[in-house]
Amino acid sequence: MPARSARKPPNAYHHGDLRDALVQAALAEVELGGPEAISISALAKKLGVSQPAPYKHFADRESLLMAVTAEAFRQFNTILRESIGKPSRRSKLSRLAHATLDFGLRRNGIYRLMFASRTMACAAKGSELHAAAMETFELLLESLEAPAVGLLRERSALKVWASLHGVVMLAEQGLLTGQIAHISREELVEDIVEQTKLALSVAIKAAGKSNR
Amino acid sequence: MPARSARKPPNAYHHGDLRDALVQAALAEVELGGPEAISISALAKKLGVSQPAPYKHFADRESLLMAVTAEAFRQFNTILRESIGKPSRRSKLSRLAHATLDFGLRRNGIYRLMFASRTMACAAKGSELHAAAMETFELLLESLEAPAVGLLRERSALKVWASLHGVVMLAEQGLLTGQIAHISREELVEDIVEQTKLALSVAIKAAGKSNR
DNA sequence: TCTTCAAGTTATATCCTATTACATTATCGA
DNA sequence: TCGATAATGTAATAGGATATAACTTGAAGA
Repeated sequence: MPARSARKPPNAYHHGDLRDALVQAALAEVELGGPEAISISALAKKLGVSQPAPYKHFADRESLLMAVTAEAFRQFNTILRESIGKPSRRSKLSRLAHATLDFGLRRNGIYRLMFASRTMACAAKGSELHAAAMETFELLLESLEAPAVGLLRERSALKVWASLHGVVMLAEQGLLTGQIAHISREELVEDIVEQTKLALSVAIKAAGKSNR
Repeated sequence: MPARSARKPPNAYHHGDLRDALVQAALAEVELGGPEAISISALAKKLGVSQPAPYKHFADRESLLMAVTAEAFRQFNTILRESIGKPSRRSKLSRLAHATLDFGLRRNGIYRLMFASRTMACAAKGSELHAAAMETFELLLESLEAPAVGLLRERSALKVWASLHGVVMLAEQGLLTGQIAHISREELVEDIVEQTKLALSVAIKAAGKSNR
């Protein structure tokens, strides 16, 4: 019995929902082995269709990866939105930061697809993918509760983003070790959060003075 | 006439320096197209040897990539060392930070090989590669001129490293744009440097007080 | 109903990694 | 200096991947 989406009645010839099935299967594959692990033909075999069947839905491997990346961003953004949404005594920024670290490490294959593969770099500026990444950035902006506005706020958000991204990548590369002591990732993230708040408050104070 | 290293006299059968030639050619290839661009057979053709010849020097593609990564680290560390070595009115940290950004963007394929590919993540803890990365970290430590010591210094270095790494990656992914204004990479790096110094001085002051 | 088109199929070309068995040169000890 | 052996090539081949071309099937509307 060929594996097949259950939404449509069994059908000898047509899969019925191959496009979506491909994206889901690819996402699972990427989660395990990263972007380089996905193989069109392996996916086709797994889904019980012929090897060239996927090409009816995606022009090439890269197109499939783009669709998978878009889905990945949807999930990531949902998690971030939830993290800053639910009530907590910790700050929004702290919750978002830890959620990012958690996602980046636990679902590292997918994280790498989003932020460390050629796929995103090739995404055009107005594309669906770019828009999804911008949504991530907006969530980051939202998590900065301090009364910073405009450029100051954006700059702060970019710095946090870069830091968090760096921590995830370095951790995953096994480079998050000092010589003296093994430094905890969570501690480092909390440190980054605090440093960001400090820098932001100093910058706001400075801006206030220059305005007076 | 087959392309061949000029160090040894022309020889119909043996290349003479294939191992090194492979590493160099691969490095050039990676610089242009990133880690995924290198193909053993393409390199063999380019160097005028048979397709399986490289396998006499490297067990598989991954082994070649490791050797290339090691060479890349050598070059990167040399550049960092020079950046903090030469006299300048700017701080060592600032110079190292900008050198990192410059390398990360101008030689992005190589940078990705070092910090965003499976290769490093697979490197064992005592390996040549891990040691090379640790040397990078030591240069970072050295660039922190403030009188921080021990864990505080290491933590600071890790944060800077993560931030710089994040900036390079985000920039290369085309994600370094706010909604309000396009933020300059150089500005952002300088901002990170200043923020690091600020956080470090605050932390040192706090540590001093708690010691008294 | 019949035509048309989306979504499958088989067959095939090309590229890549990797292995095996064989050929050639370099090196080093007797 | 000769000869054994190791190092470094080659040719042949297997196997897997992407991608295209030409054909087939079935669903859905005119």
